[in-house]
Amino acid sequence: MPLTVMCCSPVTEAPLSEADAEELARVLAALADPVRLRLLSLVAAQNEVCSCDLEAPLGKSQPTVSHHTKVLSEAGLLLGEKRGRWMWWRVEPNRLAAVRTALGG
Amino acid sequence: MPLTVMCCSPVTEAPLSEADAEELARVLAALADPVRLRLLSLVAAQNEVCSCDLEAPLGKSQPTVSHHTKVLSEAGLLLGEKRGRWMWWRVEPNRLAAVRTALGG
DNA sequence: CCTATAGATTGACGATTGTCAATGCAGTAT
DNA sequence: ATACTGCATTGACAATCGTCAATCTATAGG
Repeated sequence: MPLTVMCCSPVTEAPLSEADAEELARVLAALADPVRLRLLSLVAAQNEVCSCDLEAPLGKSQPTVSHHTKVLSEAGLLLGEKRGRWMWWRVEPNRLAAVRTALGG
Repeated sequence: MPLTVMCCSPVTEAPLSEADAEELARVLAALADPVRLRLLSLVAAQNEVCSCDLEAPLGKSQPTVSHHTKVLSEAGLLLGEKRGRWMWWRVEPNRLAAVRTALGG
């Protein structure tokens, strides 16, 4: 699901429709949490990160980390791949670029 | 209060500190609401907008509009000026640009 | 099989959020 | 002064959110 907001015109140029505003707000809400921002930056710094390597630097419990990775991946910002017992995460770079564009690129 | 996040390195390049993540999350939280996104785009579309001209297009009550303008201005995204009985709003364009940069410009 | 492990899910809790009715307050006009 | 107007503030409510303990699922190794 691409950001339809970005295909048209950014926030600064024309009034947003209710639907576009809802859509953009959903992605921004996924980003608007300090733990998720740090999680995202941790994954971006390395190329791929296993869930098990996120608990310590984030200082959060395993269910909490799992919750946040789910929110980010449902927002299209993170891509997960299960290999064996481990879950590997990497960022979806286009998604963040789309948010920047929608914000007035 | 400038975004210290943006002075250093965007989310995609290095792990965020807890303080930077908190700060960026606060601005993003102000943006992560459909009504506020539409409010912001309405103000951006015209140069200046009076509070009284926001209730109808947003379909929200006067206290609700007042609440949202407060949130946006406290986040540094909107600038308010009282002239007579009317409150005039305009966007602080640098702030949105800072958010874009912090998001991986 | 059985045990161990990485991660997801559930349920519960307090905290925060968006909304509006009611009220308060400052500025205008009569 | 009195009445009106535009906006802010308060208080209340339901809804959502972040967090963790407990539990469940799936995979790996004996």
